[in-house]
Amino acid sequence: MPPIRLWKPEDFRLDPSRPLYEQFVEQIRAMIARGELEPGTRLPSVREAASSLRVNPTTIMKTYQELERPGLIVTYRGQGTFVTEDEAAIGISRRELAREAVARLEETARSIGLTLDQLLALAREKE
Amino acid sequence: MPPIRLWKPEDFRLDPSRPLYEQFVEQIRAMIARGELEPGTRLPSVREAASSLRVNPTTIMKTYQELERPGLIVTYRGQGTFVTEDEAAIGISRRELAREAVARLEETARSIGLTLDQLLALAREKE
Amino acid sequence: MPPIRLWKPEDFRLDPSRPLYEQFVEQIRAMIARGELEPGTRLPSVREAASSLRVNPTTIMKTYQELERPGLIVTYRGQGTFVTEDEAAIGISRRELAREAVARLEETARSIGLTLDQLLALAREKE
Amino acid sequence: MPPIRLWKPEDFRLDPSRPLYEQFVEQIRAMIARGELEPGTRLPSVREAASSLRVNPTTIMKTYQELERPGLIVTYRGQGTFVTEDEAAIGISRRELAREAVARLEETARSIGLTLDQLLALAREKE
DNA sequence: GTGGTCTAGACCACA
DNA sequence: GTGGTCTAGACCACC
Repeated sequence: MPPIRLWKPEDFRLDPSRPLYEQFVEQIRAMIARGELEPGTRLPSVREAASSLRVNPTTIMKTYQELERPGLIVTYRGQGTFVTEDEAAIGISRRELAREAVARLEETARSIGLTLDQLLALAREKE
Repeated sequence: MPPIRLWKPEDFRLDPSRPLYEQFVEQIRAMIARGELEPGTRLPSVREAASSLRVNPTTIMKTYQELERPGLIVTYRGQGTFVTEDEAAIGISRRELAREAVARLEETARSIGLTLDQLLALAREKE
Repeated sequence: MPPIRLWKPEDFRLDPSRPLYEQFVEQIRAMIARGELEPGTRLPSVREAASSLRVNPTTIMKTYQELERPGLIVTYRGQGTFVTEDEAAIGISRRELAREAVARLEETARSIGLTLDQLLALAREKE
Repeated sequence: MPPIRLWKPEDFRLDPSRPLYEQFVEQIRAMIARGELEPGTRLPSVREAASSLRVNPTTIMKTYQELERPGLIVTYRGQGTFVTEDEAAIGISRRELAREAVARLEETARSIGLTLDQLLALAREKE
C-alpha cells in the first residue's frame, strides 16, 4: 500500500468556471480507470491534498466522498483513504464511463438526424 | 415563412438540475440541425414561448441570445425571430456539433487509457 | 404545490451526538413516507429552513442533496425544492425503509442464535 | 477456563466507515449471547488481539472497557480478561439486545405510519 | 495523525 | 428570490 506522491496543481487540468470537486472526481476516477492509481494505493490525506493543491480541505472531502459512493475509494477511520482493492468495482466504473460516453454520442447523432457512422464521417470532413 | 406552432412543454426534455436556457439552446439547435425547424421559419415570440412553456421570459431571452451569436436565428425588430436562411451557418453548426461530440468521446477514451475502438467495444460488453 | 409551513425546531427530534444532516434526512424521509409531506409540496427554502431551525444553511443543503439522490425531492433551479411527484420513487423508499429495518432485526436474531419469533418472545419477557 | 484461540481478521465483519471498537463490542457481545464464548473463557490479551487483528491496541482496550461496563467480561490484573461467570448478566444482555432491536423496528414502523404487521408485510412484498 | 461535521460568510449563476 | 460552490477556521471522534 505505497503512499501516493503528493499531488501538484499540474496534475489536474482545472476549468475555474466549473465546480472544482467535480473536476477532481472526474480526473481521479480516470486515474483509477486507467490504472495510474493502483488498487490499494493510499491517496494523499485530505489536508495534504488541500494544501498541495491550494484548495480548501472541504473541497477535497467532497471529492473523496463522491468517489466513495460508487466504491472506487475506501476510507479507513484514522488511517486515511485508499483506492479500493475491489477490482470489480473499478471494472464497473470503467464500463460505465465508456457507456455514458457512447450514449452521449448516440444521443447527439439522433438529435441531429444522423446515424452514428454519418456523424463520425461529418466530424471528419475537412474545413 | 410559416409561423411555427406554439411550443408545448412536451416538446422539450428538461432536467431541472441543469440551466434551462442551456437545454433550450441545445434542443433548438438540434431541431434546426435536423431540419425540423426550416430556414426562415418564425419562432414563437419570447412572451409566447415563455407562457406556453411555463418558464420565465428571461430564460427564453437568454436562449434566443445564445442562438443568435452563431447566427442560427435572427431577430428583426418588431417582426419577430426567425431561423436563419443562411444554410452555410446551419451546416457549420452541424459539423461543430458532430466534432465536439466526437472530441468528447476521444477525450474519454484517452483519459481511461483506451483507443476509440477499445472504448466502443467496452461499452458494448454484455452485463 | 402549496408551500409547506415553516419548520420549527420542535418538528425534529435531534440528538446532538449524531450528525444533524443525517437526522434531518431520516425524519424528512419518514415525513414523505407517511404522507405528511405530499408529492409536489414545496419544501422551505434552504435559507428559511436554516434560520427557522437555527442551523447553518450548508447543513440544510447537505440534507436536501442526500434526499435528492434517491429522487425523493427535486430541485428546480431558482424556484426551490419540492417533494417528488414520482410516487413510485416514494413507494420504493418506503419498502426500502421497511426492508432495512426487518433485515436489521433478523441479523440481530441470527447473531444471538435465535429465530425471529424467539427474539420477539424474548423482548416481551417481563422484567 | 480454556484460553480462547487467537482471533483472526476473518472472525469479524468490519465496516471501515464505522468505529472499529463499536463493531468489536457488538460482535463479541453477540458471541457471548449465543454461547460461542462460554462463561469463564479467557479472552486474548489486548496485545495479542491487536496484533492478530492488525488493529491499534487502543482500539482493543476501548472494546474491552465497553464490555466491562455491563459486566459481560472481567479483567483480573496480571491474569487476563475473562467472560463473566455471572450468567444473569449474560441473560440481561441478551434481553437488552432483543428489546432494543424490537424497539427500533417499532419506531421505524411508527415513523412511516404503519403497524408492525403492516411493516413486516411491506418488507416481504415481491419486487 | 486521520476523516467528519458544523459555522460564518462570501460570491456566483439561474429564474 | 433560489440553490451551488468555495473559503477559513473550529471542534470532535477515532486510530
